[in-house]
Amino acid sequence: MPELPEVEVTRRGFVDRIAGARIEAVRVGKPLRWALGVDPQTLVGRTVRTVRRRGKYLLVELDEGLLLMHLGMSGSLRFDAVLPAAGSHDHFDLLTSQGTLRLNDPRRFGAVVHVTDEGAPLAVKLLGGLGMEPLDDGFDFDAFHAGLRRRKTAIKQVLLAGDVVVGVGNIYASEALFLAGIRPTVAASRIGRPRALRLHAAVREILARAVEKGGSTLRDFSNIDGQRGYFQLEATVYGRAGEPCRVCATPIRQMRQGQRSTYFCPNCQKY
DNA sequence: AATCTTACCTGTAGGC
DNA sequence: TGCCTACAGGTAAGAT
Repeated sequence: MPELPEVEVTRRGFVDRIAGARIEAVRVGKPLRWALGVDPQTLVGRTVRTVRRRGKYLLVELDEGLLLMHLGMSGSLRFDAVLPAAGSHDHFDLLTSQGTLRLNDPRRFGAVVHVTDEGAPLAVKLLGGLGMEPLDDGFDFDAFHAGLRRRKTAIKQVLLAGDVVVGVGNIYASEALFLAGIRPTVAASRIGRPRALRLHAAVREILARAVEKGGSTLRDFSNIDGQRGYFQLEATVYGRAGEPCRVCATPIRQMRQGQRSTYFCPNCQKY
């Protein structure tokens, strides 16, 4: 569910409030995608230094070790001085001197994993293959274009794969391709420099705009304070099958690519 | 190596 | 408090 903007907005919502906090207790609920990897008790007494983001992962840096958190398809985080009693989908609570960080995740595709450092085998397995950060200065165009060139798969699926550029999920992949005027089915390797330049800029713009707006139109996403219906950005094509294109009024088309829905305008995205 | 498919799990919407 | 199917923001693991 959460793509890069939702994860980043979540991070910004609690990083300053949790920094410096001492972990007082840990509560785990049902199993998530992976086990925590340590006895929860061993986290007690640790201090939270800061929270960083890599792709769709949040890295909660402790004075010793770090927690990798992923929200999967349906996860959301809350942070508050006091939270209500844990519900059936609350699967991880980090109780600290400054408040409780809670992961709610109905589908449990998310995860909280402890590693000693980013070089640990599990951290490398999860983070090692990730592509460039689209909102960083390091999002180099030539590296981006070179990444596309070596993939014969449809461009939509290359964006989703996350090994060239991270953070673009199913919604923003359709949105970015619309903004760049590129047909989602085009082989990535066949995208020339002019179109690659447009796509590079479109990915940045779509994600940056969503972060500014506080995320996308996710129907059941809650922000760090537990409020729903918080995200404002209107989708241009995603979820709008049959509705008129906002640019040319041609009906938006929906298709399946690798078991995922793709939306595009057949007139604005001809190639 | 690249690519495609499967699997994980729960909730919801729509058709019957 | 109906039942069945399809689909939903992600991504690792297995198969080809």
